[in-house]
Amino acid sequence: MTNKDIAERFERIADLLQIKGEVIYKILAYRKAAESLLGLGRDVREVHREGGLEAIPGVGKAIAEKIAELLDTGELRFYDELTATIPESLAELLAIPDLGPKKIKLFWETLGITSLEALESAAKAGRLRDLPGMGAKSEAKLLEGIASLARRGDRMLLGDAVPVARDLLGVLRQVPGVVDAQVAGSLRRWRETVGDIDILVASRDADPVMSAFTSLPRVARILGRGPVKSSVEFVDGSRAQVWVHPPERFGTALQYATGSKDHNVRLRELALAAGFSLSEHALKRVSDGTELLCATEAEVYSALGLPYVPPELREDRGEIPAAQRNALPRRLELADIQSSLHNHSTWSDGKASVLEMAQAALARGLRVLAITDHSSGLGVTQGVDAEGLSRQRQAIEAAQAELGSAIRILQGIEVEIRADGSLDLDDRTLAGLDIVVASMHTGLRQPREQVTARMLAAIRNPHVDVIGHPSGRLIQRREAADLDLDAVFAAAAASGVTLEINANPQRLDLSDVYVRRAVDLGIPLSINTDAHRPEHFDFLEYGVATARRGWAEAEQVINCWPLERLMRWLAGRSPA
DNA sequence: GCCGTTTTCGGCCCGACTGTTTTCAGTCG
Repeated sequence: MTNKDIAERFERIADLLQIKGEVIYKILAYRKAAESLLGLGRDVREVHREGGLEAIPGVGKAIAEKIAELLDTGELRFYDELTATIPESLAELLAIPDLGPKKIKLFWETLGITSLEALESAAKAGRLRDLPGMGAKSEAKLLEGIASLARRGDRMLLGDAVPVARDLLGVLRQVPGVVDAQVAGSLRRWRETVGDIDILVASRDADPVMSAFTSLPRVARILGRGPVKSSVEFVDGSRAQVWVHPPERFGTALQYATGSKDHNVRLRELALAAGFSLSEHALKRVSDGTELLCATEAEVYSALGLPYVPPELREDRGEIPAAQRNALPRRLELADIQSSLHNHSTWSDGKASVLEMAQAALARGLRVLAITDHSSGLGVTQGVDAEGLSRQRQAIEAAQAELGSAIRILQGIEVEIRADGSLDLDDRTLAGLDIVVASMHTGLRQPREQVTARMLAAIRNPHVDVIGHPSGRLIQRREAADLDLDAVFAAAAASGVTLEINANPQRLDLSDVYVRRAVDLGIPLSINTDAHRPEHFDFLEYGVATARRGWAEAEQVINCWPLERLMRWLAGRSPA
């Protein structure tokens, strides 16, 4: 039973308690505990073994006991008793937009509805409209909600949402009267997936903004349109919403809309302690109701005695106490990145030559590029073997000669960690390369002991410099391998190998919470695009954002080191 | 159900929008 399994169970409990009508704070406690487990960065099984469950934020005696029961027995009596009184299937109805716990309870108690199908047919038969608080419009809206649930897929990947959001910003900034437009919400925090696209506009005249937004060609339906806020569904089923605030209140508004919810709750507590009520409109002095307006977010934080907290840290993972101690991480910038150390070319499954890849990297300001094609053992790609590597060396030297000193091209390999834990190339071949990335592409579903042992063997191989996409996950498509990450991190810390932050938006692996753990343990990190074609170098910003979310600073990221330091480090790792 | 430089008890953020309301409830973020 993993952190994620337990978090899902607690979310389910919260859903059912909400429908049951339990006090909201008990429900929030379960949600907080679930969130906390997902952000823990440690295996909860390990924490339980150490007896430290109650030290987890948001976990007290009662929830700690439930975690322990789940881990020890795989069962939870509390959950069984709960589902004996309230049908488990009701929780799924909460996914329907604009349908909440109160209505679900109403439908269940008056009409015995416990499933989506039953709810849909009742609405179609007009049996809901006469219930208290309902009407013909609510009934139609509910049917629309059910239809949209069927249309809507998973949350959007960050990498899919960013280009759309930039598009929207471009349009909205052209609207007359608009002073500024910014992305907000989880997108601005660079979360790996986003539920919808939130945009905040600074203008005195909201109406033209709303019109421009709701009449975009990609809008399939308008979900709501008020004087200062509108939301729409796009033709692909994704959603976006826009708020408009006057420029002098843009700071509080942007801060509010960026979240996270938990971060905002903390901030509001802090404001209250200082005698202010904080809303998206202003900081309002409680004593006399006077408003303190903030045009920028920095003013909001400053008014509360804090340095500016960058959006990617606003997850209530200790950033506010750190800000109070003036101990926030120094922000990693895209411009700090000098190199990409895991990339492909036509020597394996890449789509561009060494020279084309180097030119593309150079065009994006990189000073060092490692070509690390797959080793031949990975059956799905045309990999390189020891003999191929010597021919590839000539191609790299030719490209280097062509580009001169503007960029340094390193020869490396992405060597396969085989199913038996050995590497796909012998030590002598690896020793002859500038850099070695070791990755797993197969056998990711092996049992925990086996897959962990493979990983540990690769980490301890003195020729290996980077562990590529360590968990092997593909966001929303493939679960991470069942690695014992405590063991993996301990071995990495001991060996000095770097763990990769793979910047491909389908991977983002290590993920933010594990970056944070690596940072705490002092494990060096490597942010790489894993580019298979020139435009993939643009992934770098996602890797940087993930590193920031994990509180990484430039010093710990080897891609930020100048060439000389990087080469010294590489030379020092591989035994002569 | 959690938590504590006002508290081990009594708090726990605040407003927009919609639809049903004649003053508000439900949902969302």
